[in-house]
Amino acid sequence: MPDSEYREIRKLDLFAHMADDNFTSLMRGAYVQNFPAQIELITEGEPSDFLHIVVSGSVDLFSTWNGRETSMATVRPISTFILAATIKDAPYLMSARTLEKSRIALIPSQDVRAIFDADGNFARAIVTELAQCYRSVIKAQKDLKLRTSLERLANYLLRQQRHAGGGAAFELDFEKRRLASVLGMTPENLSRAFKGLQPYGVTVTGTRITIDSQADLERFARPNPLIDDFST
Amino acid sequence: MPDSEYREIRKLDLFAHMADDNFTSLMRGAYVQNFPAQIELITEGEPSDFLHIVVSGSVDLFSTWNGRETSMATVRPISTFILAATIKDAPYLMSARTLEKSRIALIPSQDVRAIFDADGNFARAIVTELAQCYRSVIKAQKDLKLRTSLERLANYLLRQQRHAGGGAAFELDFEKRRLASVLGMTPENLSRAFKGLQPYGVTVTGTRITIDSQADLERFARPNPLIDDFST
DNA sequence: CAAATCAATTGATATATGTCAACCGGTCGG
DNA sequence: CCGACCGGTTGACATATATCAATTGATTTG
Repeated sequence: MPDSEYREIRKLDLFAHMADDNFTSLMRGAYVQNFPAQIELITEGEPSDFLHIVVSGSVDLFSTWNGRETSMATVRPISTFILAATIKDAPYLMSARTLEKSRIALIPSQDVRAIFDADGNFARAIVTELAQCYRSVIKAQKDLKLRTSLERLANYLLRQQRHAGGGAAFELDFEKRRLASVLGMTPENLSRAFKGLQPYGVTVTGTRITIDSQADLERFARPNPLIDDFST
Repeated sequence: MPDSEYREIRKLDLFAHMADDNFTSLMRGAYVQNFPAQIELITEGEPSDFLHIVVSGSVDLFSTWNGRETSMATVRPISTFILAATIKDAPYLMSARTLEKSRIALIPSQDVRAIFDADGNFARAIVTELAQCYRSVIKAQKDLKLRTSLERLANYLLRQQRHAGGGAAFELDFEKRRLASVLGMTPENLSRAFKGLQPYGVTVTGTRITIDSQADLERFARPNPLIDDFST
């Protein structure tokens, strides 16, 4: 592993405060690999042999049932995924595929579990990370159960806008078909939903979104920190 | 706190393997209280001062937004809730109310966080519990996004049946209006969904469900361990 | 360059789900 | 006992969302 990546991973919340030699021994068993786009990294149901870290690129977490498929989340650098499966030594609940050319670090799950027992700071970081993940899913579930698709889209746009710096115009960071799946609707419906937000001052040009009337959109979307804030 | 309850809480996975004196000091700051039915124990958005443990009775976790409300989960003895908020020292994402007369133990959140740092076994138990909670929500989300309401009901019945021992007849363990909310539908629709399952051999008499044709229902429901098994 | 893709969009239509109002059949309290 | 209440059910209807088919526009590829 290149030294720059080693240090970058070390800076992750999950690893930042653990003892040097514990981190070193974690990384000894780890390896980093480049993957092209659209490669299935893991498949739901398989045993969780490795904790994955997205070093560069992006990864789609998705699930299937009965011939249907849905996007659950997108993982961007630098963060981990399938931490819960690793901790519990249980099968993956989601599959993962690269969305673009990506660099992924893999740490053997058993090493993670072993170091967890040996390093209190690491343990604390894992708990914090897991609690964060849990709360994110709860928020997603509230979003799904309490809002219509139009409201979900409106709030998504507001979140994305904030994430992009808060300006009136910004770019969608993935293709619309995936956005539709993440928001729990069909691509056709997403198209119509964008039109449905025009009266609230939203204009769409390709992947570029402009919010002409922030107040109108917010009045419609009614964003709520207990659903829409990533930080809390 | 009565000695019998003290020992019962001690047996919880979360506390079973921690050092005696750590458990004792956790319990020193804790108190147990009886609540009547329909009492709101916590409200979403409030700071998470206490880890809650349901000793007896049952508790509904629910969320609201823009005048709408949805049931997220039901907590039954003996387990904890709002562990993630306690760990992160973040506001509750869900509200909680007693469904019936209930006995609840409250442990100051700061004590939980302090003992976490001091007791490795406790830390490990918390991580396992959190990972379990996380995976449960992921399963719930897959259920919501990948299945129609009829399919959700069918699979819920199969889960409930198994939970009740596996016999052809069993009881619903809460009122239908709440079941509807948990399954993400209206009470009216739940009524119709029960009728929609009649062709697959499901008969309903009040809260009593009979599955006349296990194979038919399973063929329709297509239960999947990665969504419907609580254990994995 | 032309053919072939493929994502996105649009219109027509079907299905699923929610809403509203009425009704039924218990239970509870006066 | 009776009336009020409440959860559940039913029917009629409205809305939301999905599906199917066709078109567009951009991009890729031979």
